[in-house]
This record gives sequence, structure tokens and C-alpha cells, in this order.
Amino acid sequence: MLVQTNFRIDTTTQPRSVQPNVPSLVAQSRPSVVAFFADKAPIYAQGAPAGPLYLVEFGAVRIYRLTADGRRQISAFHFAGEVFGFESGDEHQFFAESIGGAGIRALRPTSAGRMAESLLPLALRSLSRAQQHLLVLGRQNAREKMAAFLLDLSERQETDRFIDLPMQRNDIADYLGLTFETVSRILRKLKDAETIRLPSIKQIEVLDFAGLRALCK
Amino acid sequence: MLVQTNFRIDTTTQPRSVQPNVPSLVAQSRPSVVAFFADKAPIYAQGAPAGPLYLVEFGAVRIYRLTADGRRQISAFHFAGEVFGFESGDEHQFFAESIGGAGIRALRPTSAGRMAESLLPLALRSLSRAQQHLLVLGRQNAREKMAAFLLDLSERQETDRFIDLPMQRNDIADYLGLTFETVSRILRKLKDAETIRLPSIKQIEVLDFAGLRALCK
DNA sequence: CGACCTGTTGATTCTGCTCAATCAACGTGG
DNA sequence: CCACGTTGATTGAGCAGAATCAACAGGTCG
Repeated sequence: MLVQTNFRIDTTTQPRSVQPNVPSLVAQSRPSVVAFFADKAPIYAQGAPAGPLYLVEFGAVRIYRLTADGRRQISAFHFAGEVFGFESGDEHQFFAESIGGAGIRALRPTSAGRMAESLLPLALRSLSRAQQHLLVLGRQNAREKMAAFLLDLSERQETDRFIDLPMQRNDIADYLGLTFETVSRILRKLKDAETIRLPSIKQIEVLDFAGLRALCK
Repeated sequence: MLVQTNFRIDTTTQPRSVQPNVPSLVAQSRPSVVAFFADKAPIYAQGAPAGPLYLVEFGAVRIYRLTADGRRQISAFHFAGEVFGFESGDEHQFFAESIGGAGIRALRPTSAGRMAESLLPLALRSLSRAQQHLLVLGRQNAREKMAAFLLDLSERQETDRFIDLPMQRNDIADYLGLTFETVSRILRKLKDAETIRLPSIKQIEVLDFAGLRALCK
């Protein structure tokens, strides 16, 4: 469900932390409009030919893979200001879907250009994030995984103690290699320990950052 | 324990599958000798300033991280013909160590050059491998993890049914997010099921590739 | 209002971890 | 050459953490 819009994002409402090199990358790309993807709308699918990169203008995106028997691993979430869609071959290895509605700008290189120089730092950042995630998935227990996840979100959203959770429990579970029941239970325990509060279902208030950090690092 | 040698690798004994772009990357680098790193010798450490990339000429290398309490996650093994050492910042985020002795060539760019164009495909390959590994760590059980690991090794070493295991059980465990006891037990079960044979402690013969593939994909 | 979806909570099961003993391979020194 | 220590691998017993199965609550949207 792809809806083309001519809606241009006001640059003064840009996300808090634009990734480095993103501006120069946009400058080197052909002009493009922001496409709006409704909740759960696919941006690309595994097996589809890979082409442009994508810049999240607003909203959130999940990148995932499925096993043959339907288990899902979300490899990354992307928020406003972040670029995704890197592929090593000419086919997408992943699915990308909007979470709760997202504005996406496709970035297609103007010419051969010096695009690689802008791309490399972004690709390396993605690599670094994936590698950090490996440590979490391979060597942390459920509580530590959740703490790492919350701290990561908190750093990317610079909204102090309050963390937005645009994704649902199931998504968090598939990102952390848990079940949604376990996610729910761990949040409950963190709440009981007064490490966090749960003002609403999609928002978390961190009461004890030190406690969270002690859990995961 | 770094031993500089003037030993030059005969290119006719190059590894079976040289990664694409590696030759052009070497051509763009300053000439360098192959350094030999004895078993367990560090090639670089977490926190050390990041500089050159490294090409494995022979032997194997493990890349890993430690948690505060000493748990280890190996994010990758690298074999002859592969390049490692990508970093997104100016400090290494990982440790790199030789496994059972390895010859390593440092690759330092000659000038600014068009290095990024050669690097990007390699970085993307690393990213793709890390993402595949995320699926294994997050959503596969012990038997499936081992099957995925064996198939991966088998594809990288094109030695038909026989797989070399230069690393020890502990390394495999820390790569797959298991304990070494579990690694040992799973290998035993695969042997009992006549999916593999264990001719020696560092070699595996695959008897049933289809069976392995059915386990992990 | 009712159907559906998402989230929470409880009971039970089971996979893989922990702790522990044993064994094989290897190197060293008497 | 053999006794001894060390390191890595295997195997067993018991346990714990997270998964599974199940019931139910709250919200949303037609």
C-alpha cells in the first residue's frame, strides 16, 4: 500500500539526530518526493531487486527475515533521519515494513559520482550496530536484552527520560530473540523494581538509568 | 607476540575463493609484508586506534567482544582470502586474535584514492554476514545453530564433504551463543544420527547435507 | 455493540546451562 | 622412559530461565 505524496518535510522539524553524511547523500541523489507507507505496509520484500537506499523522514521501519517455518528475526528498527536498504547483492535479503505509518524518501544516485564515499560510513555504522546486536542476542539474558534495547532507544531519541515505543511487544520480542510474553513479563519486573514506569502502552519512563546500564554493559 | 617475516605468499597457493574486490584493494594499498601471528596472538584490541584493514593470507582469525563480566561473543571467523578490521569510529570495538597461527597482511591506503569504492562491497558483505548471524542467534535452537555453522564453513572451504575446524569447541560455542558442553553434545547427536562423522577432533565429514540444510533454513 | 487485536498473567514444560567427574592428548622435567 | 600437570573434549545429573499453552482483560474499529 504505497501512497505517493507531494508533502515536503519542513527541514526545521528534522529529527533530533540526523546521521552524519546523510545530507551529502541526499545532495548526491536525484530529487524525490516523500512516499507515505501506512502501518505494516511493505517498503520492499525479500527477493525483490535491490535499488535505491531509503531515508526515513518520519515514523519508524522494521527490517526482518523469516525462517522457512515462519519464525521472524527483526535485525533493525529505523527511525527519522536514518538510512536503510543496504544490500550486498542485487536482491533484497530482507523485508522492510512501515511501523504505524512512515514517510520514506528514496535515494537514487545521480550518476556514478563519489557516492561510495558517503555510503561507506553509513554502511559501517549499520555493521557496527549489527555487531553490537550480536553480543546482545548471543550472550545476554532476557532482562539484559531488554535493558540494552531501552538504552539504545533512549540514546537515539533524545527525549530524556521518556522513550517512545512505536513498535508492539511482538516486534520487540522478534528483535531481541524472545517471545512477546517474556517481553511483557520483563517490563513488569522492571516496573516492580521501579527501574521504569509505564505511563502508557507505547511509552516508557526511565526512572533509574544507572540501574539499566548496570544490567546490560 | 608479533613476528614480522619477509615470507611472501606464492599467489598460486591462494585460497580457493578470494573475495571479490580484494585484488583491487591490495593494488591500492601500500606494499606490505605478511606478519605471522602465533596461536592466540592479538592482532588488535578493543579500544586500540583503528587504522589499516587486514587480509588473511593463511590460517584463521576470530573477532570478538567481551561483556563486563567476561562473557565473550565471537562475531566472526575469518579465513584465508578474507578481509577484516572495518570500524565505524577511530577506535577498534573488537578484539582480533589469531587461531592456531595466521599470516596477516596489513592494507594501508596509498592516498585518499578511490579506496571507498573497493571497500564498500566488502563492508556490505560483512554486514550481510552479520545480519545472517543475527537470525541464527536470535531464532534458532542449538541443533539448528550448529547445522548453520557447519554449512557456512562448508561453503567457505570448498573441500567437499570434509570440514576443517581450526577453532576449538569453546570458540564455536561463543560464536553460536552456546556453551562448549552443548556444542559437544550436539555434535554427538549429529554423529549418532549419522548426519556427520568425526574423523578427528578438528575435522568433520558431512554425510547428509540435505539433513543439515533441513535443520537450519 | 461485538469482533478482533494486543497485551498481561498464570501454569506447566523443556531446552540448554551449571556444576562436576572423567578422559585423552600433549609437553615437561626428573 | 615414565610421572605429573595442563588443556581441551566428552559425558552425566540436576536446575533455571524462557518457551509454550491457556485464560482473560483492555482498546479499537467496523
